[in-house]
Amino acid sequence: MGGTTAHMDRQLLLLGLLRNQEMHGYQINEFIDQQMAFCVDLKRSTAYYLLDKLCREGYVSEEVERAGNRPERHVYRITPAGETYFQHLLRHNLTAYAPPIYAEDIGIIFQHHLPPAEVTRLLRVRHEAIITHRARLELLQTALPADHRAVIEHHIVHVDAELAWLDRLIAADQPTDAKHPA
Amino acid sequence: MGGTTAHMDRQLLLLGLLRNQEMHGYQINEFIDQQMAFCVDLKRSTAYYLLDKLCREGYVSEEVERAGNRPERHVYRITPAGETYFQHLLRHNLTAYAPPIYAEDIGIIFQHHLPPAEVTRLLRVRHEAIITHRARLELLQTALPADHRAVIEHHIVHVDAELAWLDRLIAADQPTDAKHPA
DNA sequence: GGCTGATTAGTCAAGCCTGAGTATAGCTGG
DNA sequence: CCAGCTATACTCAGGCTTGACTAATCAGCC
Repeated sequence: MGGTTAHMDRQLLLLGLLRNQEMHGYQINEFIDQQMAFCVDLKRSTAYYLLDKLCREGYVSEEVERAGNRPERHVYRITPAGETYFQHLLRHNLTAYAPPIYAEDIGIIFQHHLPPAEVTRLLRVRHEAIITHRARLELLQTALPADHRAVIEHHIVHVDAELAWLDRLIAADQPTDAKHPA
Repeated sequence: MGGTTAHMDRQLLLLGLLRNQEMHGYQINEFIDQQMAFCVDLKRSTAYYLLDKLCREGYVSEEVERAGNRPERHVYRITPAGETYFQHLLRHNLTAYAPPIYAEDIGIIFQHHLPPAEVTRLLRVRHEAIITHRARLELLQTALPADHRAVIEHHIVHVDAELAWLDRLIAADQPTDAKHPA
């Protein structure tokens, strides 16, 4: 079963945006940065590269536009082949499960290379950072269009799982401290 | 504040392995594939590339070894600078929180491009896949060294969060079906 | 009426990542 | 004894990604 690659999801994203309406590169990047930055990682130059590639592959058509003598605009429009490919990618995305990579794991594996007390201290800092991130997510929930509601929920569910795990980890790292509270 | 990049975590991983004992490239790759494949994504050629880079940066030293006339072995050993860098990376990793990217999000955002019934059907297939993955994780828990216990727990916590979210999503997509239960 | 800084729009060299390929050694069956 | 398979150990061309850069317009303001 072919694994879902990040590459495919990016193509899916670009085709999905173009399915709605034709757009030029900058416009796509603006939209991604403003509406989707919290759930995708796609730098501007990468988007340009991928749009060009989708073009070479026949999934989108490109038309160069120019007003005055500003830099040219490359306007992209999805083709019928692109439409088909979009549906394929979407079905694949909805079907497959690609377990994400958690950056934290490496640190946990090597935690014994630092004194336990320091590890606990560092993890508490991370705990703070996660709490802050959770608050940002809840703010987003009200600021973003309703279609994103489920996605934010998704992130919150995982953030809460992360916090639960981290709490247990911190507690386990330092079990004797419960003796003298305050 | 600098975001933890995947790049840094990979360096951390390689330095962490070399901190334990000197190793040659193939050996490192074997170890990663057998013990850590479930939590890191690092292809063999990438490891060779990064080891070479760590070498150019002075964090590890390389010694070419040869037995008979087999292909040469590049044996890597961590340097004092590498030791320091390792500690820095480890502290950074333990402190920072880098919210992962969830591939599923894109599909959810575009789900309305397919008929709701099909979306539900596809998500149920994914549900199955996640259950299967969860079982694999539980098997790993007994098969892997104890240091990995916390990491597997980490994954299981997130898989369960994913399942909970997906259940709710499927239920919401198809709210009227509860009327005639089998 | 011209200078500053923000916005629009995209390019590019340089670095990162990987599938496919190379090359030797050992083992196994016929 | 040797053809074919697996294991050992990398190498590399080519594709992917991105930070830094270019270059024009516009809005404000002294």
